[in-house]
Amino acid sequence: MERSYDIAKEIHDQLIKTAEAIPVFDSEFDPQIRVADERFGDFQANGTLPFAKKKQLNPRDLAKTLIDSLPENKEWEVSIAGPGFINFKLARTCLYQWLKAFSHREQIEAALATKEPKRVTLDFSSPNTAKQMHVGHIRSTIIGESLSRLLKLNGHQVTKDNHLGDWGTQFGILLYAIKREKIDLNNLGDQPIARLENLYRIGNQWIKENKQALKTAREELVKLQGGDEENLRLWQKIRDLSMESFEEVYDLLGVSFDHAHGESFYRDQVDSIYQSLESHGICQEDNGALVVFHPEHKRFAKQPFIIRKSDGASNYATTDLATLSYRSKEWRSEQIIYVTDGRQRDHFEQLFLTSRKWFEAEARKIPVLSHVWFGTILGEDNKAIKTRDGQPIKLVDLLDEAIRRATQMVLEKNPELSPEEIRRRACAIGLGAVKYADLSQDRTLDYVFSWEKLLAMQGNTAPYLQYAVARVHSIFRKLNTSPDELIEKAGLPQTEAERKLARKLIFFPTAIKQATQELKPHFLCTYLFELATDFSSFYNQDKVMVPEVEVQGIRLLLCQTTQTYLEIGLEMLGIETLTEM
RNA sequence: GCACCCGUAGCUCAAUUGGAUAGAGUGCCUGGCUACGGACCAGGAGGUUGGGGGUUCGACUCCCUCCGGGUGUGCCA
Repeated sequence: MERSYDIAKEIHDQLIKTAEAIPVFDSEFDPQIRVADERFGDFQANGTLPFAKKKQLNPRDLAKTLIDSLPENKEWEVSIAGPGFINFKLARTCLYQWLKAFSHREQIEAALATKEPKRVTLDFSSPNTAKQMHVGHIRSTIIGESLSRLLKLNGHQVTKDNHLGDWGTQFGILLYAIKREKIDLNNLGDQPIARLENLYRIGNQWIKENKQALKTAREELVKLQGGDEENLRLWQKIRDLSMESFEEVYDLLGVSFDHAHGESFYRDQVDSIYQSLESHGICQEDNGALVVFHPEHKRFAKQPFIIRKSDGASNYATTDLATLSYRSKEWRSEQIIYVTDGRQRDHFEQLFLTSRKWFEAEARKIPVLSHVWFGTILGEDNKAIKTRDGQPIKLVDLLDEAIRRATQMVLEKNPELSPEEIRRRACAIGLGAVKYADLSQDRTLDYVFSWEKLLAMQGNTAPYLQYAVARVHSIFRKLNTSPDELIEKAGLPQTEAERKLARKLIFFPTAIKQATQELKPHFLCTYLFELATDFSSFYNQDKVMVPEVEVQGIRLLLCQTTQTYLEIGLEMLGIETLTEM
């Protein structure tokens, strides 16, 4: 029989099939296969308990009936425990076959690729132009990139779109300040974005103090939105400068996009949005603004979704509607995922409600809409992060500091390396640490920014995982020959540590599935850390280079498979691996 | 006011969505390279899951209530 990649699913299917032939079971029965506590087995089926409850049956008897009907099987031992759990303990031969069948990348990729690929648009990072990226942007950028990799690994077609904030009210103020100060955008010095940020701050101060200044700034915005050539040219230059500064960060982080349309891309479509929504009676005038209410909703019956401000200008609700429509129409997106701060949850809930009504009215099929929100990075005062002078920590500064600290550690171990090699390793380690620190906790939780937390290199961290990978490479280097031939002669796993590691490896598909379904990379992090831990324990206990070919073979197979999974897993987190550290 | 999120070991976090005796890291204590690399490994101490009540075979998870922290709530994104 061919070894199935997802053993949990294999057990699930087997139980369903068996239950179908037993009269007391019906279609409501869900086996609920879960990874079992190590004390009880490898997988467990919890499903008989809730089913027995619903049918007023004895759960232990029900479980017994079910396992008595299971066909003869050499793959796993089955037993009943406690109130009616069914435990499955995999035979060593089963683990062995699985390892042999799924130790290489191509095998894994083929096994994970879905038969129903979807076109998914991933909207993430999305910084505002004319501003520097600060630590707050790290979450959307890193989570988004990780999700795109996970979705692709599962066989989906992903389009990554950096939805820049490049068309807001801020440009009126900025253009006003640029003109008043007679600034030459081609001559802003080596920190052009910092200059622009400063200009904006000054401009903002002026308009608060002076009514005439406020009026002029508004006029600049109207001129820009009206297509004024001079203002458009300045705006474009600001956008270009901003993109350059973003690219610097994205290069460091290994993040890329297919598009960076930004809000400005949709500026000519806002009128048709108003018309369409008005013609379908979805929106209404209220206090001079065009708004959408949702009477069926407890909160949004009263809290409006403003799609046109009372001064006639569009806002991000308008461009988000246009963007959604565009992605559905032009890219034929079947799902759109937005990765943003949790404070925007109301906005997206309203956007989704409005879009569903709109698409229904136009008889268009609406994509699946997912708001992947994350918690805020806080300062010591438990408020959204700010440094002492009121400016958030710049993202490049965080990344530079991470690289600096990693450089010290690399130098300590290998002072003789070339500067390029030190830099390469320090980037992988330092940036990996930062990414992992963020990705490894549930994204919905806020956390207090701390250098100590983000730059930790011991324990449950990226360097620990990278170290495990480097150790496997080290073993293979010592081997001095391709392991494949030796692996051919592998015997069954024998020792405690071998079995424990093999057992952990078979849970990889479960971890990937969970992280992808929930759009939560931390599930994968937890798994990878456990895998690396079991591997570390294994190579400390069981020497790989031993004369017995069967023993050496299985240990090499375990090393090879562990390496493959750690490398794929880290790649899904956007973290680089090294062959030596 | 209304709505939402959060509260788990000294600290930072998990807990397979209602499953078995709540697990890791860090810090603290003890031990381990003449070994394939010590960013490591083995072990120990550390808990009334904010408090109280309820639902049930079973609750960190669901419901009610109270306490504490945070966010959103009409013209920023």
